[in-house]
Amino acid sequence: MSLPQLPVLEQPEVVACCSPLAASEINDAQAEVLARQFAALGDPVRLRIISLLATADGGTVCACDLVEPTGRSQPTVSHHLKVLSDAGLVTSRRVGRNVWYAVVPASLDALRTVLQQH
Amino acid sequence: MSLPQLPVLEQPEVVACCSPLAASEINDAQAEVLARQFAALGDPVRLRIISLLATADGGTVCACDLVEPTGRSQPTVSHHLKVLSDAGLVTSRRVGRNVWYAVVPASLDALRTVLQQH
DNA sequence: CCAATGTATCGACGTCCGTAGATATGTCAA
DNA sequence: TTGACATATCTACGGACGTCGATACATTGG
Repeated sequence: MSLPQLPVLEQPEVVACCSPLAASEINDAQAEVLARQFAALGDPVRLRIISLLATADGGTVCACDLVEPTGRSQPTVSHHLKVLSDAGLVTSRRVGRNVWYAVVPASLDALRTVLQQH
Repeated sequence: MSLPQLPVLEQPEVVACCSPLAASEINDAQAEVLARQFAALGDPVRLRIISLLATADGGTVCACDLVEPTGRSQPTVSHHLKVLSDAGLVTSRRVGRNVWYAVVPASLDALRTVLQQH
């Protein structure tokens, strides 16, 4: 199944968002974007996927290798990957018949900033 | 409406959870707890509430002062506060007829740790 | 006590979400 | 070109979620 890991170079169109929640009051548009990103993390299967991607050698995992460890069907895994991708938390790159996924470090960092206290 | 801010001293029973997702693969129980916390942040109204609490003088806000800025009914605000409280992200303290809410810094810090990269 | 105020709970409604089977699309090997 | 494999999309279903009006509960002042 698993081919040698390949780098994923694309960066997402969903830009990093917002200063810390504790720094200034958030407006509705910012809240909408952030809520979608946090909601994407608000599912145990998707957290497991993020964990699998982040701990993988090269930070990249073939979609086919996410079905077994999550214990979900292939369509369900594909759905979760789309949710994460739409939120800008992961990117994908097709290599042959496979699609390799990786986390977007900048997006996770942006969320960490949002949660920062003073 | 707003009385002078009072310190909120209680810490939640929902303990901080887990090492970074990038450090080790997460198990199902941990994923469940974390997912509930991230899901609690996955709503624009709740993000606004967190922001209002975190930016307030003394870090404490009366529940009555969350209705107008969120633009939601009093029962809806109360519902969102319960979601945040059940997730361990905020604490509450009744003072007279009012209930004062505050964020739990340790919980937000724990989530920041979970999102940390290497 | 009783009335007023602040908060939480209940009940209901419409919508969104997680899930998987069936199927379409894309890619490669022969 | 054909068949096999990998992934995404479609469809449907059950349950969870956000919302608010009505109402119960809690607290204080008179």
